[in-house]
Amino acid sequence: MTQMKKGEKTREHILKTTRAILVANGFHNTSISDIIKASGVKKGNLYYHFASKEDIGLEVLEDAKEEFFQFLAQSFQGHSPCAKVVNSCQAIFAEQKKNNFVGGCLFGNAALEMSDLNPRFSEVIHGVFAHWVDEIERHLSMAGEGSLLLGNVSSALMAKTIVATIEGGIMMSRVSKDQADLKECLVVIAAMLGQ
Amino acid sequence: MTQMKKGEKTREHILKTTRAILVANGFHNTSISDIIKASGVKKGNLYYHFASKEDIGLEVLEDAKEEFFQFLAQSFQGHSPCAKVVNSCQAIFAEQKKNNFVGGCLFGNAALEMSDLNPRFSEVIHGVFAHWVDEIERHLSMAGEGSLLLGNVSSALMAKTIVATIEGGIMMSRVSKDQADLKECLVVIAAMLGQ
DNA sequence: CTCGCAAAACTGACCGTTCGGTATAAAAAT
DNA sequence: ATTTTTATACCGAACGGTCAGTTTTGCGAG
Repeated sequence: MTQMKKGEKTREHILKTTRAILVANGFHNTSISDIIKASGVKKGNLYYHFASKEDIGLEVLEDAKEEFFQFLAQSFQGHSPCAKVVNSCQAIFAEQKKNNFVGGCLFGNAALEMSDLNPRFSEVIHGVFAHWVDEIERHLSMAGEGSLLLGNVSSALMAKTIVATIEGGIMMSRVSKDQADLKECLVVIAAMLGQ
Repeated sequence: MTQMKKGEKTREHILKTTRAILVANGFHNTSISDIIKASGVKKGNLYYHFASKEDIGLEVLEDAKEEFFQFLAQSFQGHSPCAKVVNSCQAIFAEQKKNNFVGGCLFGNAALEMSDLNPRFSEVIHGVFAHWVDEIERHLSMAGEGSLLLGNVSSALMAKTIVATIEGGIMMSRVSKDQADLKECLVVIAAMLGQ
């Protein structure tokens, strides 16, 4: 049971605890009882703060989305557009490493498990990927068409592929328990961008 | 309730029906009751053929694995190693299209949802991805190091990245309900292979 | 400062339902 | 005669969720 920090609101504490469980175990494999045990918050109180299990899941996703967008915004650092994109990808790798590659990507997991349950879920998840792709594309387009290694591939196509590759790489890292899988994907992404 | 074909063994009928449900809804979101309703097989009979829900899930995965390996083996067709790999990827796309992009990749879903449950699950899933990567690498290596567009990327790295990109592309197609997402990833893969 | 009091926060027993799985006996099919 | 299938009733545990009631908190009035 994770201790609640002084001054931390119960609601936030529930969301934070639940997020960790969801990343590790997924939505359907997480029970209210699991959340209660892990957070130390009693059932009645939990349902005082949230309407339902789905509600908790949704708010966890929305919180994570906000956080990810902030993380993303400051992850594009480098001397050239392509370098910025590569550095952003590597920042994501570093984040995964910090979490010991446990549980993979919350959004990727949610995409497979929750997106069909409730349209509000899929809305949030779709929003995450769309924004992520847009951000990458925005940077790539600054590089100019000619400077990309794969001449006939537009920055839009490239951006989408980069996101797909990272998500797939995280998934493979998880199942193989080998962080090299993701790292290697990043090498290829960097190579594609001429870095 | 899907009708059982004449001559089809009950056991196979259960596995086939369950696979479709698992692809669409995932393991934890599928109940024995769902399987019974969808297959028309009575509960007692189901437990006559299978020991447990996990058992069914495992056998579904193993069946799907065998089938995928066969599919994969005959999907590498073309006049050059790289063309073979690209055609294989496009065969997978065609398969997804045939299923209207519903549910994504069973192995990808299982990787996130089931691989932590039971080591036998993760064994099967890991085996699928490992073999898939190996097959691609085997073909790419025939192309010779120099012929790959990204000079400093080994065929092993490339193979892993291709699989990751396809899995990520399937996932993004699912959440965005836009098959173009996967198709576009294939365009980039083809470009990487100089096709 | 402190009393009163309403709102907010919290508690834990309890609800009906569904879960995966079992039991058993009879009927069909091979 | 043996395997396979049906039928139905049942089990305890776990599920998501509710509720009446208690405790804590914030705050304006005296």
